[in-house]
Amino acid sequence: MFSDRSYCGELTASDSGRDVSVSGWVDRKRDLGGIIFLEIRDVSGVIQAVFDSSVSAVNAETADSVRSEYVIQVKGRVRKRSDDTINPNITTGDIEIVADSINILNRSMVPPFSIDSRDNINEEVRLKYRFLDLRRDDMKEAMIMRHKAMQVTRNFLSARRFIEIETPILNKSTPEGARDFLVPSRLNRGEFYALPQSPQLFKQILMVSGFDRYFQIVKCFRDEDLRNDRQPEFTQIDMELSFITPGMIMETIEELIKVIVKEITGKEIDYSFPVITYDEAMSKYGKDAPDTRFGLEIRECSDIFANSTFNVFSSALSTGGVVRGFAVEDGGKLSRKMTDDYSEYVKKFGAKGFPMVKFNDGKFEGGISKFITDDEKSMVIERFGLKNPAVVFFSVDKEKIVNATLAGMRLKVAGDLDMIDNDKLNFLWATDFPLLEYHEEDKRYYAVHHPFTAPLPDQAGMLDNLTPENAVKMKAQAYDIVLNGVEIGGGSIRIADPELQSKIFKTIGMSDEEAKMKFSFLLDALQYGAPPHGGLALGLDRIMMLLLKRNSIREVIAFPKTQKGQCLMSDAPSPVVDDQLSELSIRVVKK
RNA sequence: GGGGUUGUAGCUCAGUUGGUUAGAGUACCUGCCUGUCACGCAGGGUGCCGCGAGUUCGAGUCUCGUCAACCCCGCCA
Repeated sequence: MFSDRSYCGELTASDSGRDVSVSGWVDRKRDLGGIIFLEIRDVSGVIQAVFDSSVSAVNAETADSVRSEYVIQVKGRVRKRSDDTINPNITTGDIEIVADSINILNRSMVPPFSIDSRDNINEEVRLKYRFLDLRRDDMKEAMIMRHKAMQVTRNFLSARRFIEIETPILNKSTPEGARDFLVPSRLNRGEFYALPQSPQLFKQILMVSGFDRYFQIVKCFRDEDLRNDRQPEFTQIDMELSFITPGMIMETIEELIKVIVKEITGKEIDYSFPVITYDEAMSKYGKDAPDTRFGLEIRECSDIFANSTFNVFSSALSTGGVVRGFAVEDGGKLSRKMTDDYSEYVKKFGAKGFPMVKFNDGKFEGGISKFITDDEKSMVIERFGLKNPAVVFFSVDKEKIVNATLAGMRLKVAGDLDMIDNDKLNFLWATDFPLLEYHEEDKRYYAVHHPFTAPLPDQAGMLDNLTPENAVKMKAQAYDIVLNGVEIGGGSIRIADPELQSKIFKTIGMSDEEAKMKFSFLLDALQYGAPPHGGLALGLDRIMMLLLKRNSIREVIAFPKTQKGQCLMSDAPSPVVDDQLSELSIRVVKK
């Protein structure tokens, strides 16, 4: 019955004269009385079928009875349309099917929203009726493009001797990094699996096993709060390689990325990705994943205002804070209201305010200009290279807050002034991340990336006389890949030396016993001939979101969760019956 | 845990200073229509104004609480 099915969107003028059969959904009905047009939609597109009541009253009557989203099968002959009836808006607009028969395969309730992508539908409704939402062109495109990205990735990596190997979803919980999703074990009561935050340990084991190039397109799980680019389950293109340098990995990834970009957008990336160190990224952009599509680079100003009498500056500087800022040649577009709003807006970054001065004709005016001495003014002019009318924004606080504020405000101001070119794809590598981070609260070090990351080769010795002060100087062989200010992947060279590995564990306050309990299998493996190795993982969802210019990761995921982690379609998560709980020896404590 | 935005017809949204019967477009239903293509024309039904309190003679509108979706901080590579 369906073996001779043609795809609606794939019929062309060259099929005219052919008898075809199409099956799909009623996209639109135009009933003119004696003649009825149905647009039939399937995954490939739409095509118009014509029913003439003077040819077949029965068929016309059936066509008249169908409604939106009914599933029908239409057989008929493809015909070129006459010139005056061609519809240039659809790809099959130069042809139509002259129907011989119509068969209603299934009815549909009136859909809660139009399948037409022109309408902006409330996301809540879309998520509840995701099966209908996925019929819309935008979602269909996202799913097909996502498939293509995965396909070229598999082809690319397979051609380079990577082997795709699956790793366990039911895993051992390791409470480092993100919060784990736990899965109770029925066979081992009171014990739990964890869903993998990433296949990190297993892919390293695979290197020891001799699969010198591994990859996997794999779901990862992190029980943390959601954002527009963060879902509790997400997909990584995960890779690990043996006998490798960071440069070799970066080269391979760059090539892969270019293939994906070409496949999805048709664009050639004709530059090699700039490499920027972590320190440079932080000082110029205030974050490790900078958006370089616009300027507004940050400049250090603490030295300029070292002797400032302006209380806001002097008190912050005397208590270990910093003064930094950026200048924007705004062409007078920044209104008083906007800058006023900014000083409120920065509070979400923990800043107390957002001091500014206007620069015009070589002079400062407005804002805090009266607190700035002439000497300071000339230094500011030089530091920011001021020539044209501009506004200089400052942030004054502890370094962390200053960075967050300026990073956030760069983006805000650039957005408000329409300075961001949406067609740009600015990739870059961030390297030389700090290996460790000292937390004052609990007086211990934490691994910035993860504890298996190797330090720079010549820095391993620093572990022996580490202090909270010099710890920041110790860099990791870690690298992040960034697109338009969004981290889309990251990786590192791993520690292959069991001695160095246990030294790192000790440094982050993990005893031998504790390390053994958590990672014994990795530590064991390292002692049986571990090759030097390293790898990287790319966030597929984020890459798709950016390349398809969607404003949320949910737009490229078939069945995403809401910000509270719920699936509005299936209603997960949900309570379970007591029998299930008792089988697992679990009791729910009511809060 | 915290800050913000939004919530009115199936959908998208308007609703003035608190004022009597809550509106538009679209969808839906009925009829007419033989070249439409977001077909057209005529007619019709459509509301827990998110939910709960409060203020008031009177609340879609004001106040408080609450729920949900989204954005952000914290959290998270």
